[in-house]
Amino acid sequence: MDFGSANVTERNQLPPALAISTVIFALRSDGGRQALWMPLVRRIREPHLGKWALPGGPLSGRESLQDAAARNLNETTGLAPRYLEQLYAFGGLDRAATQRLVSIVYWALVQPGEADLARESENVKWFPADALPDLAFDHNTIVEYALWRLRNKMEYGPIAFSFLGESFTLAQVRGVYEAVLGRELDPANFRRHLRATPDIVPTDTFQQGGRHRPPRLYRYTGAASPDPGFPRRTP
Amino acid sequence: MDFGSANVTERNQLPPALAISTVIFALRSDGGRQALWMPLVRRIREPHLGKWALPGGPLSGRESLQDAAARNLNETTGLAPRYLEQLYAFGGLDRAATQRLVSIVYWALVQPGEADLARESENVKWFPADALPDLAFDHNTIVEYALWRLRNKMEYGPIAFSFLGESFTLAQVRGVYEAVLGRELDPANFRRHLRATPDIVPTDTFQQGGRHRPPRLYRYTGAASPDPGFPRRTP
DNA sequence: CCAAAAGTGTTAAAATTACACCCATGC
DNA sequence: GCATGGGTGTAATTTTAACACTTTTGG
Repeated sequence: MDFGSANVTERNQLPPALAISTVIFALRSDGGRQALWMPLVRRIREPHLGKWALPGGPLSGRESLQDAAARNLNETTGLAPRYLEQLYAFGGLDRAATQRLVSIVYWALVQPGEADLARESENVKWFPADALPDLAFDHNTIVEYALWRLRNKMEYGPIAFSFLGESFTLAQVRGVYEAVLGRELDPANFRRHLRATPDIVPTDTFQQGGRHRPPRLYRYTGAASPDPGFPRRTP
Repeated sequence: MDFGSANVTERNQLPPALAISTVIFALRSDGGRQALWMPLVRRIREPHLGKWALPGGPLSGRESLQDAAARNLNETTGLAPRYLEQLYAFGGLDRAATQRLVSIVYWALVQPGEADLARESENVKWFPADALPDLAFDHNTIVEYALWRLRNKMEYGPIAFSFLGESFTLAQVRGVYEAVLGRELDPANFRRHLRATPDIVPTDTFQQGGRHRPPRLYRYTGAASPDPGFPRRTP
């Protein structure tokens, strides 16, 4: 179907189109300091042809919302998300010029593994989250909101571990917080905080190869639960 | 259109239907103690004919999501919501037997004014939130989630005032907290907490007619903002 | 030895909690 | 007066924050 030529009257009578998009965050060490990066895809059709946009697509009839988001994310980054949660349903009347469009947006945290950042192409590219270009549709607004949620949730939820691998040093965790929140944290107090969390358990191994005293490695044993895992059954 | 006879194959090829529903909360003094109540509507067609359900309906092409929720709420309770925020988009595959259904659910707080609770009918009835009947679809799960969000947000957001009128006593605010959180709070400490909030300003008037010392009335001057009002532009 | 991060100790300030007590009103 | 909720005072406890200091490694 091509709605491109629908006039306003016709458009108002069409049922709203339903799409799933995902805001994907990863941490990348940007020469010493860590920073948030996200992959975007280039639009290959009108509207907004050529602009960068959030990965997404129409909702197929055979997938749950979350499954659709996860598949989309995998197709874009080649990664399985460590964390995936619904962000918001955007449904303003003027989001797309040609058709009434409702987008259910998810946000995801992935760990920067080996092949991931390499999987760039003409139409998939990673950008620093604080210096995005002018995106298609209302995607700049959506990313802002996702950033707000990420920072917010970082302050109380066990989210930082989703950026990291199986084992990690406490300083790495602190690095995640500092990168996301954009401010420095006292190493001593931060350490005590983490040590008081039952879900963070010390291992017997230490990270070797650093140029200073080898830090102990830890593991996170809790669930990477979105919310208190709440919308349990149906969504 | 009637999808009632669609078989599974046909169903999977239909585009998902999109509906808006709203979880509406009000506080009702239940003989001394206050308690949460919510209005439900009786289903007048299959599926789930006769069961109670959240008020809602299909998304028309000419309304924003929030407008649709507000209209729906008004049609049900006759009230304008003091607080209205998106709750979640539910899109599990098996939510409705006949058709793939995606519901964008809002939650609302209304103040129990004059005509509201009177507006009951054969098909609209108020229930105590902690003793709901078996609802249609997955609506029991949705209400549970809404209750969780309400209690959660009550602990940090300025939400309680949306249950109350223009001016109120500090004890009334405490009553809201106690009813929603389900536990008693120290009057002295609670009072100090509120007094330290700049948005709560004392008035010159006192509530008369009580059988004890007349308490001072206060006013809330802040915005009843969902989140930090964030999804600003588009949704 | 020196630099630098890992890790421990200590103390002041601030927020939370518990509870004793006085005040003002209707009956 | 007296019962009752409005309103104030205060001290113990816990949490947060700031920063000095010791330990262990690589060079």
